[in-house]
Amino acid sequence: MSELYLRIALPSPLRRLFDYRAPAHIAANAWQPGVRVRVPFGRRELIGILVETATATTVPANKIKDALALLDTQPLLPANMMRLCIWTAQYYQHSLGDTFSWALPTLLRQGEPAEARQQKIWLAKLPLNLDDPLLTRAPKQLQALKVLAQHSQGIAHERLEHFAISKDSIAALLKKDLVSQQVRQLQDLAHKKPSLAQPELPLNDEQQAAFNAIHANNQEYKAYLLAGVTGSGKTEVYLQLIREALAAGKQVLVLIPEINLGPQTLERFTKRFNARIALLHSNVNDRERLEAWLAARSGHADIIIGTRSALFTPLQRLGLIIIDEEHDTSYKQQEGLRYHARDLALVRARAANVPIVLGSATPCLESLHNAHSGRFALLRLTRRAGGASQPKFIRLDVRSLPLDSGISAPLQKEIRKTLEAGQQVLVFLNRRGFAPVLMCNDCGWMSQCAECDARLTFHQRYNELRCHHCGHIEARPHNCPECSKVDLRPIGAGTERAEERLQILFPDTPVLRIDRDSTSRKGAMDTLLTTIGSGEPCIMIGTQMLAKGHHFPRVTLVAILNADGGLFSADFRASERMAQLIVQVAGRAGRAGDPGRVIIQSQLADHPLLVQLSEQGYFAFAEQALSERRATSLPPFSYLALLRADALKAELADNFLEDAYSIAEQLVTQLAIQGVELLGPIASPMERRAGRYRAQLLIQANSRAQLHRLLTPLCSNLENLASARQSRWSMDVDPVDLF
DNA sequence: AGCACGCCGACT
DNA sequence: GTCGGCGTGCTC
Repeated sequence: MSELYLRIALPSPLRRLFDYRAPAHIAANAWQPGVRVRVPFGRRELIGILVETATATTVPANKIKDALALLDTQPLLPANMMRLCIWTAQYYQHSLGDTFSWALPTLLRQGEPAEARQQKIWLAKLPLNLDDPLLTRAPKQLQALKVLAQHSQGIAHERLEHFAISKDSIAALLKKDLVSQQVRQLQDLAHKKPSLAQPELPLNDEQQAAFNAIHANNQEYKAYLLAGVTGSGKTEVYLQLIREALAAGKQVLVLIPEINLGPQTLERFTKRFNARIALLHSNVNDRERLEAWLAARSGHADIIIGTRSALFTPLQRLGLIIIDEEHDTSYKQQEGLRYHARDLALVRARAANVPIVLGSATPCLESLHNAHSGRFALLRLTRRAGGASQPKFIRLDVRSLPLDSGISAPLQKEIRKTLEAGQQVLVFLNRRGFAPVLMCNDCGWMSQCAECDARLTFHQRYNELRCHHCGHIEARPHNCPECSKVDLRPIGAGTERAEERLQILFPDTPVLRIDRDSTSRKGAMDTLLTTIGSGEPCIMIGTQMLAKGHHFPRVTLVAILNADGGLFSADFRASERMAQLIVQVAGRAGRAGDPGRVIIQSQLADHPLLVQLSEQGYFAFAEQALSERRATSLPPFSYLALLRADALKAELADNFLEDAYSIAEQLVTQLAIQGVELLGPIASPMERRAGRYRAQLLIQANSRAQLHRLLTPLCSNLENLASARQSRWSMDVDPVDLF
């Protein structure tokens, strides 16, 4: 009888599988690919995923150990998800075991059973007696009981908070014997056929055409780029496509960007359907995540809405994938497994042979290029719902104008006019804090981070200097650390300063700041949104947080204080991102009667890209940008991989990259790889960050296949390199940031 | 990545 | 005298 070997992917950066003996007491047919196995690894124990079994191994017998335990009776990951993970690991040059770790819910990674937990459900005891004397002096409990009574199925313990019921109230009600507790499996909840909970909105002819195009081919893989201006009703098209998929008994996967667009967008989905919706975004805790994941895998959830990582949710009867705001860079993971959820969603849709819809008002250039080449079907929505027209763009040249806390005099005048007309103003400034630097007026000293090649931002509210790159915080010095004079001045303006100034300029108008600092407190964002929703004149000042997900119908003036960052950056994608940001911010405003205006303050107001964007719109801009990319052979006209390294000493990172360069050069010759260029190594744009020196080697290829012919052997070589031990390194395939 | 081993500097 | 810094090696 031959021995059975288990080839296991382990959560380790090592890009290889590890072979173990299958213990004899476990039946051979229990070892199905995709099950979790606990194994000894060096001096510790790890949980890995069985990739395949074998009857022979190349590992010397004295090194092989027995596996310790089998954790699953059926594969955790179905075959299609195993294949997707294997593909992902290969494409992104990442260890397979680590790839599984990113793809699985935390609790499963830790060995938790893959079973839905018994759920505690609270029910109001019948007959309901709201006049019970025990409740007369307990208004909170009375309210809780009322809410419970409205839910004949009861409310799950974890969901109490959602219904504003405190655990204390429940405990008190239980004591008074007015509520009862039930335990049941989530899966047991009667699963009715999904239905509409709300009437659908009528589609205009453009929406209808888009819907029809996708609907006509809802049985097989096809990618659709739904390019609709803000407010053109993309979501309604999604919703109706979802309704169709649900009616056909399919599950739908919806990916959303990683931001606090939470409530507003999610509500539209949850309110529309009587269906089981599993949520997988950042505010969902580990247990809820696991429950949602299991419900999706078993087919008990109909709609799965989540951020980036939800892409890896197994779905029994997937019928449609939707990627909302497909241009959003939060789809690209920037650490560990550097995958792009949008790109992987396309791979998944193709493998599952289902349609996929990528929606955006500002599609990324890659997607537009795919639309041009026919890989995606382009569906345009050019009109805003309710007949509102596009806002008017005005470029305001501020080269010769003094800026008052970032705000020019003509802009102040426009803000005043808008407020006097009873309307709201949105001011966009992509810079937090009071001022980006503190300077000594006497000797020229500037606040500098000790750990990074960056300035320390002055935050007036906390009287602190903060580094936005490494998180370092220090008290604001009273006098200059260099010359001891007491004349330190904040230079330039961030949102905090603009807020302060605007409040002084417009003392009778509420000025609301919306950035990471002002909304970090729980519920703070909601409070701000309520004020804005009241419709009273106000000024909102904020960072990109303002650009995402919200619509402010009473805003008729959008001011962009500093649009220049995107025009002369080292990163070739900076202008694309700037354009997307401007258009997205602009899209927050306007309504039927008054489309509103967008004033772009700039030192480079006649920069061709800015002119094109403001006069002819995003798509004209994108065409121009695409032809520039073509001329310079940049993505999507070439394929990039970025090898990054950082170390405590600059030369350690350099040595590693020099070694990497020689190995790559050698491989190119040896394997006769065509059309690949090595650029670098060079120091990263911000060389020092958090005390480490960073450098990079850019690999550019004119075909994906050739690029990967190099990357795969290159990475396995680098893993065994001596110089790799003194620096941290990572390979970023299809990088979105070049630093 | 962890984790242990091993060899040199500066502390109780 | 030891505590602890990080270079080096190894993980089936």
